[in-house]
Amino acid sequence: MSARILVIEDNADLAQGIAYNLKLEGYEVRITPDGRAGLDAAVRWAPDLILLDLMLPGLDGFEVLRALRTSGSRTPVIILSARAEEADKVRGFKLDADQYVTKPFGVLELLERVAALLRRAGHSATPREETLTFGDVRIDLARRTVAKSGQEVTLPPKAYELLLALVRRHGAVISRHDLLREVWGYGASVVSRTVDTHVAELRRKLEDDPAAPRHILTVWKIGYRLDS
Amino acid sequence: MSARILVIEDNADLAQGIAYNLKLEGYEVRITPDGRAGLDAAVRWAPDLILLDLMLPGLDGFEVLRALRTSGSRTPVIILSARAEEADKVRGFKLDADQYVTKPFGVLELLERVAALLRRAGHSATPREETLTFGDVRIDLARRTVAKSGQEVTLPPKAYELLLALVRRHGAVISRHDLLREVWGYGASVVSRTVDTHVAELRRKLEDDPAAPRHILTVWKIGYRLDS
DNA sequence: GCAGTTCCGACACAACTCCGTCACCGCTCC
DNA sequence: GGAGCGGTGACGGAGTTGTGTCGGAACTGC
Repeated sequence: MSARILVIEDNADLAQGIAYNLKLEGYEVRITPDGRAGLDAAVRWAPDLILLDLMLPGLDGFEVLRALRTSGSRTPVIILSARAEEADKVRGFKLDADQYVTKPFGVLELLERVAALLRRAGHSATPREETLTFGDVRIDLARRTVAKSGQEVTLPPKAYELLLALVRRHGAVISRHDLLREVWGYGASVVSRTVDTHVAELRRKLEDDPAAPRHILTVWKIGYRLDS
Repeated sequence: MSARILVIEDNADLAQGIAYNLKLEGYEVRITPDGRAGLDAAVRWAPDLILLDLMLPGLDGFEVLRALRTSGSRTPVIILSARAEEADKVRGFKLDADQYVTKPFGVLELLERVAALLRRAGHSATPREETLTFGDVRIDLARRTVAKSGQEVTLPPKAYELLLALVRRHGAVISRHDLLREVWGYGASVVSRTVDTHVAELRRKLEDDPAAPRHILTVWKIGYRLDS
């Protein structure tokens, strides 16, 4: 049984993007463009988790969350906010949001948090596995560690997420642009060449011979591809 | 056989949360939303332990407790009080209650007290183990003490609970936010950096070389992880 | 009051991110 | 098959961000 996720977000573009990725992960997704409809869906549809934008037309995110909580709902909520200001964060926490993600955020980061929350809420039957492997590399999602032939390798956050993005679609070619969107997030102001830097780091730490990679491959003019 | 716990609490939100965590620990849980139903269940269902809110509609917590005791019941009771003043009242009551916990409380604290009371009442068949260990550190849950290579170490309450939170999910990465919710409780207005302070204390007292921790590890940008 | 504890702000430091530069590689076109 | 050109790899360092540490203020229990 797949978990149901409600996305309350007025930016249709963004909402669609998120929904697309969630569906890829096997979740059931519904989108509402404003607070009132969202609150309604939260009650009627009884989702297992809610992604909530703060900046909404009409009823804003704070009000939605408060209404939800005072009505006794314990549904886990992840707040998506454009404003990174501390005041907002505090308000969000005091309202018992379970997570707080500021835009721009990477899809992967969001997916990870969703999985984590659902796992804790008892929906351990999420489609995601606990460990991933390719070649002699093993990724432990819970521990957030990577090991090459048993030897633990420390990867900084960005490199780790990039690796996950590659592994998630291993075998397929992924463009720098896609990687940027998945890891750095929609609207991140980063040059696409930056991806190369982090790929280089991955190769340095995970390939036997970084100069002649056997797993993290370059696809000329297109992007990268991860081979087992 | 698992112990039976009765939760008398009118805030459905809170009651569900408590019940969820108790069930996770393997207890059998029943909830009643008011004093009269609670008293009724206390007699008929014969729980091994009662969690009792003071602010109840109709028959309040004091009256429930008094009725219970005058009827000769010796069932252990933990009082959940909203304010510190109420805690004082309970004290003045000269302890017909076995414990009192003031809101907001951490889940861990509550679980600890529940386990302790049941243990004392002879229900040692709680699902939880009596001691936990990692590295050369041993935690004695019953005595609430911690020893490093046989040498007893004194940890203040918050540090102790933080340690438990880490040990309970040892191996996995836990975010500061999660730690806050588990140890400090819902709606606690504490900055997440405070976690760092207490982690530092744990390292100082439990690591051979606090500057190069081998068990209580930092996961950059995410949180902490306890390794054996 | 006193000792112990909790919490936060300030600062220094460490880790990480990202881009510029340059060299080199592979494709394309003649 | 060689020249030209755009794409990629390698490297270093400036800037940013997150964490460790410390001291002290506020609070609590005794």
